[in-house]
Amino acid sequence: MRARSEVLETAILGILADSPLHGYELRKRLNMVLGSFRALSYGSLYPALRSLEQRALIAGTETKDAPPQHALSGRRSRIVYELTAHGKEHLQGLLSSSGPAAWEDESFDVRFALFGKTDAETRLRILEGRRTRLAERLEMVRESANRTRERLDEYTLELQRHGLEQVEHEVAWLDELIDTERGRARAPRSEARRAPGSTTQNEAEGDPRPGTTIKERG
Amino acid sequence: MRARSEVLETAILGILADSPLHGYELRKRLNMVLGSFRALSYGSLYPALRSLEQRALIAGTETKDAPPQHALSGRRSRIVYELTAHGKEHLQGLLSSSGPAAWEDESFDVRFALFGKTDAETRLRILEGRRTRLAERLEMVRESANRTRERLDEYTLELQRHGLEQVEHEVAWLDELIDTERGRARAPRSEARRAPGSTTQNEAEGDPRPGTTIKERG
DNA sequence: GTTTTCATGTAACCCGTTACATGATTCA
DNA sequence: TGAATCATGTAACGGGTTACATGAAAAC
Repeated sequence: MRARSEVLETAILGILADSPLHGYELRKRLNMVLGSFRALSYGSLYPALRSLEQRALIAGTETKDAPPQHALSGRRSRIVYELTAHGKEHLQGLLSSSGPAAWEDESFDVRFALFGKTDAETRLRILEGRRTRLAERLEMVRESANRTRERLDEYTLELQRHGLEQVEHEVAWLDELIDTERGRARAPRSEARRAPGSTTQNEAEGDPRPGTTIKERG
Repeated sequence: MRARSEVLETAILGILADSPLHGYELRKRLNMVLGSFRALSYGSLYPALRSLEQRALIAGTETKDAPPQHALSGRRSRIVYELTAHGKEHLQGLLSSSGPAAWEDESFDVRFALFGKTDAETRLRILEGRRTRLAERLEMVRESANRTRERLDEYTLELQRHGLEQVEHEVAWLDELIDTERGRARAPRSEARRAPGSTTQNEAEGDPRPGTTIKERG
């Protein structure tokens, strides 16, 4: 049995928690959740499913093509996986953790996609953790940029500028989300006040000087 | 001798083309160029250098700590690498290519950082190739979003929306760069009209409906 | 009738990181 | 004196992809 990647397993368990699925269908949902629209290969998925089954976190049932009435249900034999009791427990454990492993690049998207099954405090801690992480990154890059700006050519400079802009944009996004989550925490009776990130009139005026745009928080 | 990754090798050759360097210093420059501010490990760098040397694309000279005058030059023995004639040739070949290998996620940043050594037609083809690539991606995601929107929960939806926004932003960036490059092609006498991506008053009014913001091009 | 989509799986490979080993030099 | 930085390297591992094998049903 090969390596097991916590982020992939979390995604699988999280999706199967909603409804039992077979591998082929599971993969499509996975691609929505596993950031950046990349396509997970079967060469990764099926071994992962087997590993989870061997550890009794999920249970597979082969549906032997039982045609109930007439047509439209044919297909070939699929293996539908669902969470075991042990698996549900394990998932709860994963979802309640909020350490660095939750807000790093590789895992944040998956954890965010499963926010619907995550309690409010954990959500907030993950969002704040990621924000701090990105702010640190900005700090580092800006610093090194100040030291090396002169001897970099036009294009490298532009690449750097664009990279910073992307990160700044994500920080602004996180700020909105954090505000929304805090609002929910204070007034939990009214549900869905507004979509978490729908653009407000936020920073519409030009040229916010880098370094003052992002203020520390949390 | 282990695998050789074209993108890493291109980056190394590109940097060494500017000035000979030893591994430790090379790594720092590499981190500027190799997108996303990630830090390349020595476990990748040194084997790559050895591989390049064995193929006679670079040549290493061990500087045996020759203190020229008094102090300030001590340090320990470093190996300074520089391009061979063969290496320069090889790099030219890499830089003049503009296939999918140039505009994919993993390689685009490196190729862009080396635009200073790339001829104008190739630059334009790479930018347009990447733009088309991203536009395809947008198309695909929007389509699948339309099919599955209803049964996705709030957070997954928000993640998707943010992902689209990021890609749209990169497309807008590419559009500006393409305009700049075309301007340069038409009027090559005046150099550096403006920094390639310095923000114009572009899309300052709110809520451009997705789908109309990005128009086909090239 | 052939191409596309559904469906499951394996073995080989790729390209990176982590952890370790080693040692000199500079800075607090 | 002890920590940080400079400098080079190797072995083991990790977590993915590619390419292959197989086959049935649906769509064109």
